[in-house]
Amino acid sequence: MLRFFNTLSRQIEEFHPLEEGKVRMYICGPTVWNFAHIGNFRTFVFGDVLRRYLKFIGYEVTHVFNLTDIDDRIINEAAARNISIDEFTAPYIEYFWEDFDALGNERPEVTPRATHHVAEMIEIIAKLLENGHAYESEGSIYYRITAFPEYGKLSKINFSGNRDGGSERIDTDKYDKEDARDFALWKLVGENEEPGWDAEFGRGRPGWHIECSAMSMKYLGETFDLHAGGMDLQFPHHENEIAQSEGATGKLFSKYWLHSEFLKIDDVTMSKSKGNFFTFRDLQEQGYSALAIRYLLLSVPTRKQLNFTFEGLQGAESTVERLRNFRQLVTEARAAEGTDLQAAASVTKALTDFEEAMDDDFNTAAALAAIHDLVREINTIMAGEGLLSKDREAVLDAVAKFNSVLGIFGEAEGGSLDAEIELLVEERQEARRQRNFARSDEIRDLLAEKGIVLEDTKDGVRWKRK
RNA sequence: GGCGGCGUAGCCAAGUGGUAAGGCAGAGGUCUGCAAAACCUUUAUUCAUCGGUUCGAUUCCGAUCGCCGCCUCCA
Repeated sequence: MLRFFNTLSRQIEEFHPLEEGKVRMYICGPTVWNFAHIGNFRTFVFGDVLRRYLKFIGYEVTHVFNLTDIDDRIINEAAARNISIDEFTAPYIEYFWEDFDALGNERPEVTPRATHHVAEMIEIIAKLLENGHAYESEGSIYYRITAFPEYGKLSKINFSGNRDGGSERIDTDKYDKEDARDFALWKLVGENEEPGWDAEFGRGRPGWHIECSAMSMKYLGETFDLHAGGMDLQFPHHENEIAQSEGATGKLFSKYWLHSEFLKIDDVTMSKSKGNFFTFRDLQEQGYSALAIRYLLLSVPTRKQLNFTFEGLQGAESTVERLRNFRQLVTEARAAEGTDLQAAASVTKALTDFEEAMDDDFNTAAALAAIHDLVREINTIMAGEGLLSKDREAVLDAVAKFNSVLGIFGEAEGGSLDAEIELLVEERQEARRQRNFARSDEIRDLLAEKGIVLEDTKDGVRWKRK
């Protein structure tokens, strides 16, 4: 069990055992003002699945998810409109959570706002100044990378090989920094400049990375278990978080790191700067379901770039429909008493394979294959001998377990039949008995217009909403 | 320039030193008044190319070609 935690840690050499029974995890979300695109959400969906899986295998999970609101554009725009940062960001945050929820994610336990944790950031910066990991220059505070020899251990960046002048950020002429790699912890702002925060080392605004150190350690402790985010955050964001946090505490920061790979569209990475991105709502407007989108995002393990295609999304739509049909068929199956060796073995194998796949570096592709195997085998049994009652319960229980982790079956059908629809279905059946096919086809078309699909099976008529 | 990833059927892809999971699409079938829906079956002598190691490589090593990413705001 939990083999995947070994490989989660492969970016950091040592293996750190988890504390018995508890996982504390932190995920860096987007800046609230940015509209997260569908590739962004892959990270969050995987975070959700990781969290659900850990709960599934018995861990108690505390998940902190940061939607950052410290960004010069936000700060300045709110100031320009003369409203508070909270007022300015509220609609963006609401918009984000709507998408987050619609994709079937469970809300994290803690969703802090960076602007409410400036005091904690100041505290860390003060510690870093005190122990020599930070220094003041022209009123701003910088991290002293030479004081943290392990800098680069996460991303394995070899700074000696960096292209000369390749980065604005490490332009030594621009600021009076001791080392080109040093980064800002606290940026000086003038007395009259709004907004700003007062600290013993001067009025300013926090640097780009300190908020995650402050909030993760506040809610999860100085050492916690898992830190995740998009691949692009590995360097410099997460590298700097390690430097700040471990520099301040002298303790290991996060035991494990998980970085989600990006999406590709036509073999080009989806990104805002390239402009080749879709938002969740774009896809919904084109008629794709949240369930299919979730399925597609999960269908390739998080460490590998997924090539996004509409053919693939359409395929996910069909697949998800098949899964839903399966659950419905099993639910409605008229099962005789008893159990069948083969059916029982299929269920056991599916559960075992599923868990093994998830344990093995979070292999969702293999986990899905385990589910598909079960679906096929049980469908075959239902089409033949019939499913027995005890097996039926076991299958439904397994489906509920898979769904509790992956959330790809959606909500179970309510079964509350619309009276009008039921009457029409009954009328059509009567017409068919009388071989009045003109009338029966008319009713079929009428129902189709209402989004009701009829299935004539040898056991009678089933109907479902499209 | 430094560091890293990928190249498996029409598409999305898993995977292993011993001979290729799964899904979609396609084809065939069951069912049906017809149809739809649903379900079943089926689909790679082969894993970019060329060498090497091995009894045996898609899997290890080397080279070549192609693609992607990080090093700069993006998840």
